[in-house]
Amino acid sequence: MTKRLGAKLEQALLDAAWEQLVEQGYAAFTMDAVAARARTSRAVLYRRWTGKHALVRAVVAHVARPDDVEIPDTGSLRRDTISMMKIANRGRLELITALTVHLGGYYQETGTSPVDLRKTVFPTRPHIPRMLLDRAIARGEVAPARVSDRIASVPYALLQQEFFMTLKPVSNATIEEIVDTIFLPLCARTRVRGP
Amino acid sequence: MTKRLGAKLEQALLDAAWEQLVEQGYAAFTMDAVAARARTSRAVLYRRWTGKHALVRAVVAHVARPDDVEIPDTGSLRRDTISMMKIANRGRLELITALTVHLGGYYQETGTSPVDLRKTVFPTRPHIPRMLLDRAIARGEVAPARVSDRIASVPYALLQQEFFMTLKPVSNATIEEIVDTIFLPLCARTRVRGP
DNA sequence: CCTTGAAGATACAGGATTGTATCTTGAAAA
DNA sequence: TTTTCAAGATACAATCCTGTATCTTCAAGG
Repeated sequence: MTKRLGAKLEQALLDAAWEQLVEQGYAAFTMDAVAARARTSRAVLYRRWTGKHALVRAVVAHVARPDDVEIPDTGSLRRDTISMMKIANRGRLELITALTVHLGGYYQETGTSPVDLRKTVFPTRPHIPRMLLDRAIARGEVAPARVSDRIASVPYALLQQEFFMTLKPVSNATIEEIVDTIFLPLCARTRVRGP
Repeated sequence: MTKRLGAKLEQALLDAAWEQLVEQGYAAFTMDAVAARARTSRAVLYRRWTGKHALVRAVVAHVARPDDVEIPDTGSLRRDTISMMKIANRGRLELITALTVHLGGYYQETGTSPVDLRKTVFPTRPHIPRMLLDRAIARGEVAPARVSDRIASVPYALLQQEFFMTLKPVSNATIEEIVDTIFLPLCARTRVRGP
């Protein structure tokens, strides 16, 4: 029996936990099932996390590491936003599904909400849509007045709704339609230059 | 000890089951908890349904009865939309949340998907946002050009996202903010009269 | 090579849930 | 009033999960 130690083992544990959550859901997300999937025993889990709730937070933080999100900087708000939406569409949908569909039980048991989990996992994460907009403002592409955080998050709200309707990745055509017919008009209303 | 019989008892059982699901989530949706909330015993439940999964389907069917949704007609797109959002916020969001957030465990256990259940719950109903917009167009309040179905559904996408993040009813102030800073500007861009 | 500490395996009590069985009680119909 | 059958109240074994404790085994640092 070959042993895994330290960080290497921890990676395997978190990977196994994530697979278990995605494939079997929160109801089957037991310490026993996670340990079995990682081919180890519950004791190893309890040495690292106090229980299921702490493990959930660790798993979400593990798979949602912001390091692997590259923030596009194309010089135009349209291309920035489309790029960011495509990245979210490709890579984050599994995470969003887990946070919403699979973790209902977690929220009930802990009395928390997805916002709370997000705060716990990303204490100081920058608001990326806000960043993209601020860069557009700095370029003089958009006027700062009345471009609220709510407007900044509109494309992602629509992307998410689209995803929940189809449960499949959203097409690039739909992404561009959202940006061109919804988001940019909302920003263009306060454009510095333009019609 | 006063007894309830037949249909009257069944209503009480399904009401209790729905309350239990909404308030405590699927993880706490046990036959015992439902029976206790209905002030009866598990045997009564097992006489009617074979188990938890059958009870879930019965509850969803029970709550999703074709209750006539009052479609507001106030003479203004703003008031129509705000009224409709408040109605959705009060009545339908609870159901949507149950179908998506709370029932993740059900989908895993039964191997079904949210769309399967949604089809049963919402058979074919009119696209209410589209109706509100068409009436505004008929009044000459909004120009027909470029007011797409996607724009019509934007307020509800934002409402839904807001709800999913907090798992609580959305405030009226937020509803009005969505309408005034997002939806109406999108429509006003093609207004017949006005700035 | 030897020591150390964690990995890995196993056992255990406690608690919760399931599904069934059994019994008494009471509401409704004959 | 009497009969009937479901409601209601237990009780039960079986199963699962939790959290802890104990023991052996192995990888890494000294």
